[in-house]
Amino acid sequence: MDVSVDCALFGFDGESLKLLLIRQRTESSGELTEAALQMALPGNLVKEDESLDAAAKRVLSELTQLDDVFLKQFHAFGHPDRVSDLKDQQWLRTFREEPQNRVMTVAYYGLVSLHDHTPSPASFAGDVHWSDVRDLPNLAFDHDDIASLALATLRTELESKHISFELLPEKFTLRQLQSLHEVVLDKKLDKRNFRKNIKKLNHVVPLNEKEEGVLHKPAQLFTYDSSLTQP
Amino acid sequence: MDVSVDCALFGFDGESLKLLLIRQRTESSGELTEAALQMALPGNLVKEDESLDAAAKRVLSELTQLDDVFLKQFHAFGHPDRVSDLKDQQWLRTFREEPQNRVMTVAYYGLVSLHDHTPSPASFAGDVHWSDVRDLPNLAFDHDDIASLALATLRTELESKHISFELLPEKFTLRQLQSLHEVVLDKKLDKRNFRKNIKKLNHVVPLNEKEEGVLHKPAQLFTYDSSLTQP
DNA sequence: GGACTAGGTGTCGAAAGTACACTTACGTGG
DNA sequence: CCACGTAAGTGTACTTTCGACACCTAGTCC
Repeated sequence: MDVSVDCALFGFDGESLKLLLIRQRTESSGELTEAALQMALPGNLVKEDESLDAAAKRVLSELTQLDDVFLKQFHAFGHPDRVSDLKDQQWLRTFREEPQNRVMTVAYYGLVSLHDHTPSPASFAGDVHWSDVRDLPNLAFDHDDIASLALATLRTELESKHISFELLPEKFTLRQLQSLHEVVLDKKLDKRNFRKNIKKLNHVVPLNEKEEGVLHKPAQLFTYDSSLTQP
Repeated sequence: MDVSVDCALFGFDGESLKLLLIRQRTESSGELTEAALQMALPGNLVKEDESLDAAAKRVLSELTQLDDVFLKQFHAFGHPDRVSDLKDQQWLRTFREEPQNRVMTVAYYGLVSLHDHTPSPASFAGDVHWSDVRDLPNLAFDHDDIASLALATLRTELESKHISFELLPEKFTLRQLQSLHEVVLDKKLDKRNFRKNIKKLNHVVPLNEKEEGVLHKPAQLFTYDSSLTQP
């Protein structure tokens, strides 16, 4: 059985939550019908001497030139027929040595700020783009399932695991942090109550700096100190 | 790469939380030194046409004769050397066709009541026994890691996911439910507050039955109605 | 300097959580 | 049959957390 990793990489731009998708395409894909070319999560086979975590890191780095991305395994998908669909087989045949092999995949979700890091996703691997999570297209393989479980996992882990900061620039305002929570949890939050809660967390530290270039009262900047994770 | 499933099967007997372990042994294991025979979690390779969930179910059924056990995937372990230790290789050579192959494993935790169901664990597969989770021996492969993550996962999911009942007999007393929580969470709980909380959950339904044969005031029996999972 | 914009702040009532002690029902044994 | 031992079962007062809610401030633009 082959083993792959797939990455559901989320990005936040201050407004909305995006998911990184690749459009299936290879040198020889001209022979395929348009309909057979779907979008998919970035993923690839695990190498023989590589741990799962290392494979996820490598695959993502190959596709986005991003290193040091927060990545977390969240589920393994192993239905025997998960790559057997005709469309998926057509695509796999264009580049994989044994496309008919069963493939199980270990799925990771990843978090990145679309401000700080500028992924260069238009890589050799095909078209890449950030798709709003509220409006995802149908994906290849079982990637619809993977993406929706990734989002569900992000929802539950956002509050409990102090991972919000991975989606924000190094210096961020409380409004950005709140927008992020609102987008991920898909509900409005009360500004005062939200700030009350944040101020209890001593790993969110205020800086002696303010926002610049905004057409209103500039907000104080905060940063995240991972050495103070215990409140 | 080979793919296996491993099961951390927890059992509760009203007093303490147990983990099912097998002692490595095969027909030809006489040739091995005693030291090379460690305890391990039940697990085996996934078959070519079998989903991961089905494999976990099958492996567990083969080892315990138990069906309809609550089983949940919680993590994949894929370090390239996780079965390369000398002791582990010695044991794998006694029964596996290609023992030197890299094996990644998808780990499941399982829950069972030691009252209702009597697993018949003394099967062909080797000695089997229930070990108290507070006093686990060293395990083969990376099963120490798997077991401790299984326990950590059980701790966090016990409260949020309504899974306590999988560890209890069909009819149970509130005292049993409380003991279970105390053992898993490893802390004392207040009886009155605990009962107050349980009574909010409308899927814990009182029966018109009492405990029998106890030398004190008999407790009311409750059962779990999974159709009322939403409070 | 006036208009526009988002930043920043406190209070009060409701709900949930926590600590705590006595009476009750059954089985046992004298 | 009664006294004892055992765990079951129950309510209240206090503390903490949660949720709703409105106004002034600091900056930019014209």
